[in-house]
Amino acid sequence: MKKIIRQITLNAAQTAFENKELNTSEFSSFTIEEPKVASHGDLATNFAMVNAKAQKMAPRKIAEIIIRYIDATDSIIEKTEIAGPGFINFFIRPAAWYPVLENICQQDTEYGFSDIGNGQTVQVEFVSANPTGPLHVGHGRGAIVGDSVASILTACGYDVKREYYINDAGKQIQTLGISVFLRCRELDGQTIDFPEDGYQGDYISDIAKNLCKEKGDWIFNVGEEDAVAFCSKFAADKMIIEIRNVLNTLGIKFDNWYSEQALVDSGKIKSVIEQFKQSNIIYEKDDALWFKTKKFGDEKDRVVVRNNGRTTYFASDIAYHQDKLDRGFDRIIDVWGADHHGYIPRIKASIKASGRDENQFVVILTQLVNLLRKGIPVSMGKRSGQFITLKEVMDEVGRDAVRFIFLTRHYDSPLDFDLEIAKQKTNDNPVYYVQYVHARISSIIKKAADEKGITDITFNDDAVAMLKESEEIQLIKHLARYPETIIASAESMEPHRIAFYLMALAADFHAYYNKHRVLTEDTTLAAGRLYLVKAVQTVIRNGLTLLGVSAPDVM
RNA sequence: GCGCCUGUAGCUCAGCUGGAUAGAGCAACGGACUUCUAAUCCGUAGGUCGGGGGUUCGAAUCCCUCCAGGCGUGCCA
Repeated sequence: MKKIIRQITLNAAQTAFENKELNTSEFSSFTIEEPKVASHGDLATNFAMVNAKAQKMAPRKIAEIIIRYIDATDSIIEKTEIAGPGFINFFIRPAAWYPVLENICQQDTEYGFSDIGNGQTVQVEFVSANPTGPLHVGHGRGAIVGDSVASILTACGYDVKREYYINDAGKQIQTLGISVFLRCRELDGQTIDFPEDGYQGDYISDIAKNLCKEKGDWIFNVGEEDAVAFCSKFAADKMIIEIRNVLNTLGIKFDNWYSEQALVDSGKIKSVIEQFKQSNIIYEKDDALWFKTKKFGDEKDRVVVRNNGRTTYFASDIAYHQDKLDRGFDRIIDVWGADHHGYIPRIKASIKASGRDENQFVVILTQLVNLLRKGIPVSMGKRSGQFITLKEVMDEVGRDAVRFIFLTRHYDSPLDFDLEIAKQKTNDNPVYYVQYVHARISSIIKKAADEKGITDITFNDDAVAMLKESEEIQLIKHLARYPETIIASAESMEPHRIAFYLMALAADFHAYYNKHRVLTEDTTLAAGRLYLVKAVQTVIRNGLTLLGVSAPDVM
C-alpha cells in the first residue's frame, strides 16, 4: 500500500512539474508512513516539507499542488488533506485493503517472505562457546538472537548458513583436561592439589566419573601428558554433545560445527601468518610476532605468535575469518557477547589487511543477561561452579517463554531475566498473549467445522465485503504491515521488531474478539470474518515461526 | 585515562532510522464471563524522554558537552 501511495505521489509531482507548477523534478527522498493518530488518515507523506527548499516554495503550497494532481476518483484513495506544517494525509477506501487477505491466504506460510536478499550468501556464526562448561543464559541470548536473525534473513531471500565455532584447541582445553584428570585421580583415592584456575563445577566430576568407568585403568598407566590429552578430548566431546542437546531443546540446529583444532591441523593458521609476514603486515618484536592492527584501525598492534612459539587465540581467529570469506560468503555475521566488543577492531583490521571489504563482516553484540529470581540476582560465576545453566533455565521455564523473552528486547540493551516472571502465565510474559491468539482462532475454526460444517475457508468477494467494522479494517491494515516489518527486521538484524509487531497484532485481535462474534447467524458475514481471522492466525504463526516459538492450537 | 553500550511512567521495555498530542505490559484503582477459551477485554491514573547547549520548518531520535551505570582496555580465551 505504501508503495502505491508513493507512486501516486511521485506521479502527481511529475505531472505538476510538466505543467510548470513545480520548479524542479529533482525530488528529495520522502517517507510514507502511518500517522499515530487515526484522524490523520491511513498514510501520510512529508513530501511537501522535504521538498520545500529545492522547490523554493512553502510546504503547504506544494502539498496543495500535489493534491490537485492526485486523481481521487475511482482509486483506492477516498480523500486527501493537508495538515500541520505540510503533511499530505491519505484516507484509503476500506475495500482497498481486502486484497491483503487474499494475499495472505494464497501465500500462506510464505506470507511476509521477500527476495531483498537476492540470493546473497550469509553466514551467521553464533554461540561458539568454549566446550569447557555448560551454556549459561548469556549464551542462550546469543543463541536465540543468532538463530532468529538467520531465520529472518532466510525469509528475506538470503542464502543463510548457521555455524558454531568450537574452540577445541588452546589453553582452556588443556585446563579442562587437567581439571578432569585431577578429578579422576581423586576418584581413584589419590590426594590432589586442585589449581585455582581449574574448572570447579560439578560437571567436571561427572565427566571424570564417566571417564573412569570407561578408561579408568588406562589413564593412570599412560604418561600424564597422554592422559591429560585424552581427558581434554573426552571432556570436550562430552561438553559438545551436551551443548548440542541444549541447543536442540531451544530449537536450534547448525549447518556446520567448525573445529578450531581442524583449523590448526589444516595448517591454515601458519599459512595465513606466513602470507601476512610476506606482505609486511606481521613483524617481529620482543621474540614475538605482531600484527599491524593499529595500521588498520585498532588501538594498538596485537600478538599472533607468543615468544614461546605458540599462536594466540587471535591468530586462530584471523585464519578462521579468512577461511569464512574464502568459502565465498557475501556477508559474515558474528554474534558475540558484549564483553568481547574490544575484539571487533582487530578482526576488522585483519580483514582489511587482507584486502577485503571490512563491511562484509558484521558483529551483533548481545548485552549481558542478569539472571534474577523474584528480583534478586542469582550468582553467575563460572569458575566457582555456582551458576544456573541454560539447561536448568530451559527445564524450569520452557522453550517458548525463554525465546520470546530474549526476543522482546533489543539485543543492544542489558536484560534482566527473572525466572519467576518467566514462569508466570500472565501478561508479564507476553508469549502466552500472542500464542493465545493462535489457539483461540484454532478453536473458532474447529467450532465452525464441528457445529456449522464450514471446512472450506476461501476467498469470497461477497463475504469479505461484509468486513466493515473499524476493528476489522484496522486488523487488515495491521496484517498488511507484516511484510515490511520482516524486511525492516532483516535489514537492521533486529528480531525484537517482529516480537513487538506480534504483540500489537495480538492486542488488536483480542480487542476485536471481545467486541465482535466471528460465527454469527449471518453466514456471509461469518464467512468473511472467518477468512479474516484465519489470515490473522497465519500471520501470527509465521511471525512466531521466525522467532522459533511454537503456535499451539490448544492452550 | 581511552573505547563500546545503556539512561524514556513506580517496575520491565518499545518508539518504525528526523515528523503531528511520546506508547505498551506489569503494579494501582473501577468495571465486563448464560454467548466462538477471562492466559481475554473496557476504562481511570501515571512523563522536564539523565542535565545543558547546538543543527532546522520539526529532535526521545543527529552533533557537542557534562552526569550516572554496565562492559572492555593481556604474549587469557
